[in-house]
Amino acid sequence: MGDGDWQERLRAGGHRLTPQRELVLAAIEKLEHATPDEVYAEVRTRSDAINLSTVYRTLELLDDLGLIRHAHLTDRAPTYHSATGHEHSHLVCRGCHATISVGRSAMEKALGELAAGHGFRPDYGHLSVFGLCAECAAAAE
Amino acid sequence: MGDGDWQERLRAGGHRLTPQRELVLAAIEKLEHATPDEVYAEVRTRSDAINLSTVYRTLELLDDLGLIRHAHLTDRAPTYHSATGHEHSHLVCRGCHATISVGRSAMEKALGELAAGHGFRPDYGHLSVFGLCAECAAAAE
DNA sequence: GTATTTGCAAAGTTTTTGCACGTGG
DNA sequence: CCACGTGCAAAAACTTTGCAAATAC
Repeated sequence: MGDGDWQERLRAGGHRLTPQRELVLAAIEKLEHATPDEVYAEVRTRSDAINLSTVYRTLELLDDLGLIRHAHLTDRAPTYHSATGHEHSHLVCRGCHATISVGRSAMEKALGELAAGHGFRPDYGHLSVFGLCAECAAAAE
Repeated sequence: MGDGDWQERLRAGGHRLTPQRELVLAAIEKLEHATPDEVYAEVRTRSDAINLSTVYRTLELLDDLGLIRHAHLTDRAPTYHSATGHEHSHLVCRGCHATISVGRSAMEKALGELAAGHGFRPDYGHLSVFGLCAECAAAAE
């Protein structure tokens, strides 16, 4: 996805290009993974010109437009991340909350056949595999 | 997991065997997949002797003990299910919310190598892969 | 100019917590 | 008995909504 493409995507849907939308998108790009609250906090450090409601509304819009994606890395609060970088899945440790990113191609190679057998097309960018990392698994024994 | 084993599991952790815990467990077994609210509603049809707080507390306890598990089939509200049946993962369609169950062994065969390469032990019973089923994928084209 | 977007405040939903009473072992 | 568990009500955490004012185009 090209730079500045987000501006066209907004316009294509009849949406307007506002500072708030630009700030939220920039925050997501910077934070990589963030809850709505964290996005709000990040934007606030740069400007007062935003409200938490707007963050929610903007995240929803950007998600609909495919400019960002969200996954559930914890049991509560969705985590948003950029869709402009390469698509990736997450391995999330229940013990220490470490998250390991796995490139789309590796995950697709693993899951593709199984999914295809069910006629299913996985959304790899949304996928979180919960479990235990090596250290926490060892500690749990 | 044997029948009545749940009673021993409770006791082993120094927990007591209460009617509420039995009711919640029975509701999960019956409903197969249920949010805390749904569990509460089901239990209420059988008895007034429970409170929503207790449902939350009990679900958490049973989950800790491994008697039930929870997954995130929708963006909101965790869904609990029995851990006494065979462990399975879910393919969840974003379009029509259909859920396809995939046995643990099939999923493990697909993901095992990738996960092991990261020293990661997936919790297959918790895994939900979001995406589009065949029909919704076709409709989206 | 005007339709969209925002800020604000209020309400909605879901989940957690404190504490006195009840109860299983 | 008495430590653990429950009910109740209140609070906390998170998200959505209505409406008037502001603003992108």
